[in-house]
Amino acid sequence: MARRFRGESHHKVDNKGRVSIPALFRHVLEQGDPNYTEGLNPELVIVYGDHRRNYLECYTISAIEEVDAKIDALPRGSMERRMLQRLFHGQSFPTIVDDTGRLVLPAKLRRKIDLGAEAFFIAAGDTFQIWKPETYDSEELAKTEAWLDNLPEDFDPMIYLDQAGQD
Amino acid sequence: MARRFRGESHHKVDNKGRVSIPALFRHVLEQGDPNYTEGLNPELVIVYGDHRRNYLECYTISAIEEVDAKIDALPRGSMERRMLQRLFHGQSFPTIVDDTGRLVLPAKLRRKIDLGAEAFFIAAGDTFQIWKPETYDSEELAKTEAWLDNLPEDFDPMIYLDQAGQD
DNA sequence: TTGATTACCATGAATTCCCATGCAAATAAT
DNA sequence: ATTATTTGCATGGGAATTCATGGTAATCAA
Repeated sequence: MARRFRGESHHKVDNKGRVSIPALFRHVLEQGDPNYTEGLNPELVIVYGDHRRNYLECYTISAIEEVDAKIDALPRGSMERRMLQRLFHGQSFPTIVDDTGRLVLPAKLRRKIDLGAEAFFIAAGDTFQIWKPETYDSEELAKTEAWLDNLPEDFDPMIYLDQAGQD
Repeated sequence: MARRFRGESHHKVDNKGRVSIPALFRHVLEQGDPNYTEGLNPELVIVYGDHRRNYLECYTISAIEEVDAKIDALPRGSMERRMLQRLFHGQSFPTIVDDTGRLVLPAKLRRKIDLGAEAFFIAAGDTFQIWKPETYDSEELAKTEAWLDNLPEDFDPMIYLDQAGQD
């Protein structure tokens, strides 16, 4: 596994759709682009998916190549393969970081997640996500709060760590 | 199991957020970083978590990699995985010890635990924690003392040692 | 040519780098 | 033992760099 994204932050989106990528993420993008060399700008792939997805998911080049390889391994003509191809090949947008460390999100992508003047970036393993802050708060945070409310008062989610991998 | 952190101490925090790491902890950080070699500075990951957590938890690289591996083992899309990803990938900050053995805590992290000019470091197994001294005294100490007060006068906590692992 | 996209330049604030100092513990020398 | 010498540690200051953000000019597409 290549180096992981870590961290979260808010950034301004100007009316051209430009938005700074968190500096820490940029270094991971550089390392994850086999074609990257000092002085160049790293490429990446933004997967936006179908109407059910309300955030953008950003892949390094090597992460997306891993996905592509897995898709290639599926039987030609299978439904699974077709679905994944639509998602990762169709509903995605390859782009490049600009000289000042920004990403340009085309109007279409911004409209899709209803992005306004501010974007919320959050790491998720070997990808990172871009959310409209309000959506993130209401969907993601509210969802976990509700979930936690159904658990005992003194419950510590960390116990899942130790359960993992032993089932 | 890698070497463990041990001990507790207080250190000054200057207005750039710089704070010395207890020297004993530094050696553990070095040993816990697979990329560390003589002359380099060890990396680490600070997990700050959500609003419910009022201290910073510091992981060596190998400790955090263990966590990452466990998260990877959880089913994609599960609530458990999402929560742990948010905590360990999102609400965390990767950093590196500087040449003089200090850590730089960004304003955001200091604000989160309301850290002023002094920080309290305490070992906790394969991680160590950074607290605002006042918070630690009022929350943690009070908590364990209250707990101990409910036990018989001559109670010896060591008894728990032998219970461990037999449930 | 008109709106949109891309390249280039600008700036203030935050962060990192580099150097310096004062102690205290540890070691060596008389 | 007492004093000198070294080494590691905690802390501080200023210069240099990076980062986030904004603006304008050049290029492109219809």
